[in-house]
Amino acid sequence: MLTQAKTQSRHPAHPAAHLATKASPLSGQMLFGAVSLVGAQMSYSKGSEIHGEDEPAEYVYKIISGVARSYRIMSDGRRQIERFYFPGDIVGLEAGAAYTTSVDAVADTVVLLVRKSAVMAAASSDIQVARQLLQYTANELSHARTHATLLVRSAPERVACFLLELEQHLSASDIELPMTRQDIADYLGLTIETVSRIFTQFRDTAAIELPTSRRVVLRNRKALASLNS
Amino acid sequence: MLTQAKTQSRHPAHPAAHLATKASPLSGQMLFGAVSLVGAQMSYSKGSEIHGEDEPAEYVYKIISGVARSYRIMSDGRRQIERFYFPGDIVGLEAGAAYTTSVDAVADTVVLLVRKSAVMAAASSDIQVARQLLQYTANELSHARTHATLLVRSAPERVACFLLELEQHLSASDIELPMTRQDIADYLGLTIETVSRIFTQFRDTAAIELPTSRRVVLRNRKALASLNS
DNA sequence: CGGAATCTTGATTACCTTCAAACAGGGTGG
DNA sequence: CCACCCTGTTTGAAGGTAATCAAGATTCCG
Repeated sequence: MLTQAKTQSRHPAHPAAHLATKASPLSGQMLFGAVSLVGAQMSYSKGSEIHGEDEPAEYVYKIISGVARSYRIMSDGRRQIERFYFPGDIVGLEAGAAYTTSVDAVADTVVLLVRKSAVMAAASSDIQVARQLLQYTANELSHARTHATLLVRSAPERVACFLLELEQHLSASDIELPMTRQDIADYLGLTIETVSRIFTQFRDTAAIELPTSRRVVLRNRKALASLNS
Repeated sequence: MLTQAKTQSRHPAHPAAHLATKASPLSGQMLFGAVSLVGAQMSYSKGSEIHGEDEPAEYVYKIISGVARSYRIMSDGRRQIERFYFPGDIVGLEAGAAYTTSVDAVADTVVLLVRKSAVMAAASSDIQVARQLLQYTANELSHARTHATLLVRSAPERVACFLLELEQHLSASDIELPMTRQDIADYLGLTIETVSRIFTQFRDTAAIELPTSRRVVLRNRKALASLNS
């Protein structure tokens, strides 16, 4: 039942997500470990939905491998991506009764999941867990505000910020992009064409290399950073 | 010393902020009341700074009357207003060691202030306070995300959202604007001219009335809302 | 009344979007 | 192996929206 609910998506032909109920292999760090909860591991194939907007917020997820995106569909049909989740990131913890965004897998993704109620119960009795929960939410807030400052800037500035953010997160200047141009555009509030044009513009000014369309090597970090605050 | 530090601003001629150390007249609700802390009351005249960006986050403030704005100055000199604070709102609680924005008074404003360390200490011993703290941070996160979705929309949509948000907050369709057009522009990521043009455009289409430049009466809520998601 | 700040309006420009089409890569089936 | 298709990316041309530049109108206050 859980498996069904979680693995259906607009990619009907993908293999069923694999549910393996077992003790978390990654205990001892952050919330998942701290509360000594047993997490179920689950796989989502590229494009499948992890949770939908307005669904009851039943689970909290931790990305083990792969990448996910959190987004909202606006009334005009455009998709606004709020953030990308990478391995180690936790998804859905800030939700109230219901999730406020949809989250799906950008690439094949494995997550650990625990019931949100269990986390909340742990936070009620353990002040240390409560503190981590607050820290997590504060980090999300910080990211959301940074993102908002991004969206009022020029297109080249937005793309430069995005690349530097990614470099920071992956701690590598040789970046294998897991997301499409459309994902980047939706994250930055631009169109796919504009993103593409700015990539080639950065390549032409030797700020980056583009060995393939999905691989970016930062060459002139200073030129990119000069576009930032 | 506190009075000096808190009342200097780029409006050198304003009257000194008035510090009256006394028990909070508004106890019993939210964090300030819950932890039974004695708050100092303090007044800021229009334009004076409540706290600066990167300053150590020493105090938490609760707006008693007036309006404040939280903002960042970007490298190109533009000012990005993150949010406005109205009576009842709490300021600075989500900060880590240092504030991440500047906050100053849009109009003459009275706040209650308590040491952040006192609030954090209370949260460590009282799970109820910790929960309120988390709730507060989650609300700020929700607002930040809503704001981010605002910033990717068209100018008329942004202004309409702003007016409806204000109406919601003040629960009155007859809105006395405490902030300038420049404030609105900086909040919406637009220019003052664009904001002005859209106000008159809304007036010309009978969506709003503009008895004075600082007073807005919502007339056709549907027309405004149709611009939203 | 005079001066400063704020707001409005107009003309022009720049940036990004839209529309359109071609190109590239990757997998499948013949 | 190659033709084909599907998805994703790039590039070009034209158009629209909001910024910029500029000037005038209004409000507020001493």
